[in-house]
Amino acid sequence: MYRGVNQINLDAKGRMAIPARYREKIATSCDGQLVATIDTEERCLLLYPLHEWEEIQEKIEALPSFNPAARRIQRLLIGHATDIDVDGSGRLLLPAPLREYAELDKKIVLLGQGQKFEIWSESRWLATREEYLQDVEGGMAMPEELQNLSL
Amino acid sequence: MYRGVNQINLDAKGRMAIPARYREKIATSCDGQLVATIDTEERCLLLYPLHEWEEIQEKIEALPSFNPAARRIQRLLIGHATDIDVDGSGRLLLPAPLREYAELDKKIVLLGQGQKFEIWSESRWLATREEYLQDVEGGMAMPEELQNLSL
DNA sequence: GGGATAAAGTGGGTAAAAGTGGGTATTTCT
DNA sequence: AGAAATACCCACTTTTACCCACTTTATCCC
Repeated sequence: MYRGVNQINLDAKGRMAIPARYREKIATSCDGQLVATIDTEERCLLLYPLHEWEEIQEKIEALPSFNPAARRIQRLLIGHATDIDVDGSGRLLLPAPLREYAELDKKIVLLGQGQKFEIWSESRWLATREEYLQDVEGGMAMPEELQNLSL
Repeated sequence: MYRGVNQINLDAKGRMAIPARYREKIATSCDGQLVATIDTEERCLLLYPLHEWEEIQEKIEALPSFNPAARRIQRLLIGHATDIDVDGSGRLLLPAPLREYAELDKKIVLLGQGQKFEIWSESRWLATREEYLQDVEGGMAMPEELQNLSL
């Protein structure tokens, strides 16, 4: 279960250091093998441990391929999915095409999201977060399960 | 069951001392392992014993992830949830991003709230409390369960 | 009530860990 | 084959966690 916000700097080569608190878990759960792809709803990246991703990919591949929406998802998600491994100093290199998609420059944010991580440009994340908070405040329609959730 | 208001000072490093009366319970119930996240309705933080939080996280993760409202809640709550442990002198370090969200400077307030705590900036807490008192005085609408409550 | 004693809270130094930068060798692509 | 990109490695800087010591508050007992 990954969670939490992390402010990270990309270096000149496009590498990001994985926060130390996640390293051990990543090393044991997937031997440092990760897969990054794009999020189709927001301009951010998704980062999965290898076998988590493989399960998802199987599901995506199983979608009816004559369905245009399914084809689109397959092309976007599987098409952008890139294998990545962690280097000796706990860093990983984000491929240029993915960096461009998410508009990542120096300052980025890594969000723990349960099984996976999300990677955002810091400015975009802050803006999106504000938007979300407004929506919550404004009483956005919520699914029933959510309304019954007691925090 | 935690309860009560506590005025606390953050030190220069962003650490807060846990009031002594809660320490033993925190030590036994979760071995000093806590999780802090943001409150989405108010600019304050929520502080849970680790396993309390894990139950909540499971419920949040189980929400349908194609539902936009659910995604938002996941990003806000899980995305900000940060593991924290109590140090040798009964203090905990609040991560900078969370301090910024709740606008915590030196003077803060820790509110016992049953299973969890809330952490407010003192000024914001006082203002919010006034607001609540005004609402009650002004005859704010109450749910039926509340009207039957005898204090 | 006041002093002594203990507990709680505060501040900050230091060693270790994490993060950062960049040089060089190797691979890949054209 | 040459150029570019990548992987690997090492060294430096910054941050964090841990520890110890001091100040303040509370408690107890006379």
